[in-house]
Amino acid sequence: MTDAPATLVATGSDVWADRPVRTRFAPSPTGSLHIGGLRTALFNWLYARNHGGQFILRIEDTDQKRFDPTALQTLVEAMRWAGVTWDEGPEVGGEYGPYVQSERLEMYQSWGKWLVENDYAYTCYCSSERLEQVNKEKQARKEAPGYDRRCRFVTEDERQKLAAECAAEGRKPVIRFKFPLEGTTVLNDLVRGEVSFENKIQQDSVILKSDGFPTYHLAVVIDDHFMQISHVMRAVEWLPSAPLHVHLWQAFGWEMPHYAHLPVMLNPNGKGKMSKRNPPKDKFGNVIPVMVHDYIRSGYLPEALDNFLINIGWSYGEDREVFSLEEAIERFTDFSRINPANSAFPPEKLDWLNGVYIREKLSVEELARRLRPVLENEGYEVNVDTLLKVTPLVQTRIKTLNEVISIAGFFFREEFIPAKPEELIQKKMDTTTTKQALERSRQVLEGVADFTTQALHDATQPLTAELGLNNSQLFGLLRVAVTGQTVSTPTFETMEILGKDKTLKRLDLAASLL
RNA sequence: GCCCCAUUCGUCUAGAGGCCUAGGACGUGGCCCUCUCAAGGCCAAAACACGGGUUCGAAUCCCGUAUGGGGCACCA
Repeated sequence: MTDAPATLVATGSDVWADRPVRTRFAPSPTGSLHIGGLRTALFNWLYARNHGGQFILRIEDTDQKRFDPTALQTLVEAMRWAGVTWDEGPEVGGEYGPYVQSERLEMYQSWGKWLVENDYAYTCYCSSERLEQVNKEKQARKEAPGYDRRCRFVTEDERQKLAAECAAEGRKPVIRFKFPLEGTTVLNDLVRGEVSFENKIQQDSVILKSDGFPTYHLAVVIDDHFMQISHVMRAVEWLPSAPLHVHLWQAFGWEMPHYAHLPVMLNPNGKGKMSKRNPPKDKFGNVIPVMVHDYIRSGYLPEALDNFLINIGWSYGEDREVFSLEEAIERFTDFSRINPANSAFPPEKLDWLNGVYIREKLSVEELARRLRPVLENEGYEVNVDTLLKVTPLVQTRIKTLNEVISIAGFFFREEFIPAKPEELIQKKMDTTTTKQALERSRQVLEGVADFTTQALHDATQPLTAELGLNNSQLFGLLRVAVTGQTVSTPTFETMEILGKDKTLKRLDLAASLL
């Protein structure tokens, strides 16, 4: 350790070339899954699947202060919804478990102890008050903040004295890593190439907390080692702490995996990363959701969200934006198509893509199957026959499943909510002409024997000439009368599905309201 | 403040020294279609951050500057 080379160039070990690809996604369970997390998971998953390797889900729950007992279930649900299947992890097991860090505490503690015994780490007895004090003083001297390494250079006698003080105050010490004081650490990143760091400005980070839990740094290296992870793909926010991880690998003498630091997703305006606490807004001021569950609730399709996310920071090539997960797997052979630059989250592109999937990738039956729970959640009684007839009508008109409510919800409502009288009156018309058109149309429609779109259209068309109206006026009027809304499914198709009885009643009602 | 990373149309991106008069997509605008709204078709505007090198030749390589982002916790 003391005679570490001045420059340590760390590249993932060659042994991985002969071993199966094993990637992992290691979120901390603090609620639903962050949309950026899903993308990271997707990239790892794609790479493992491309190479016929394994994808592992590991839960990093070492922060007791943020413990949320329901979070794991929510997280698992989001992953499953997105179709990101794991070969090892919670609920599926695996031979390298447990896959929840809080169940691996003994391991971290014994390796932490090993590091201390082998002089790679030391016990630090400093109180948080002292740490604060040190930082304050450093700040006053305009020095970089950070721990002053007092406990690292203390003599054995002093150490024992500090230990006693610490115990007397009822505090528990922490373990800090002895970061090399000089030299350079170079990480060979798979998407960025060589990234180098000056050792002297690094910190002696805490690796084992006073509550006996490890910090991310210790846990991640131990787990990645024992879970035989070959490639670590994680967000760039981890790059600055990568040198610590490099030295941890080095200290343990383990084969380091390959690292690929992924770009982060920024707010749509490019300012700051997407966060739950400061939710981004679109140009109209609407909040753009950050958690996967928000997208589930808003009526996005998993295949569309996946496709969308994969397109940010990675490209399929061949000028293609729409592709299946299978096609993405086939193309995700290496890291060369990953763009190192951060990117702004493009919400309108997601809406477009979701629309593409709804109208081009889903059969009517499949779309109807997905629309049903949306309608039912809204309290509607869904008649399957009606739904199957309505679905093709909404298919080209909705971008999210939820939009079916506003455009075609009236099909599934028992009571009819008529439009306001002024909405019935079309351009260049008035109450009298509108009422007249309504009554005349009713007369004609009553005589239509088979109530089909074509027959209805044919029967109504001559009325435009008779009443001196254009298509837009007459048909628009009928739409509002029959659906109660100005934007809806096409008029004659709607009448056909509603049937003669309801259609005529609604025309009567409309006329009576004028 | 210090460290690290990045920089192609408004946005997501293609681009690995000549294929670039810089391609695709979203969005935007226009036209067509049209019973509303969509969908669809056609067209248009729109970018290599800046300055120096290297080279016969640079969006592509190097160096600075600027800008943006990330990180500097007993959070991950």
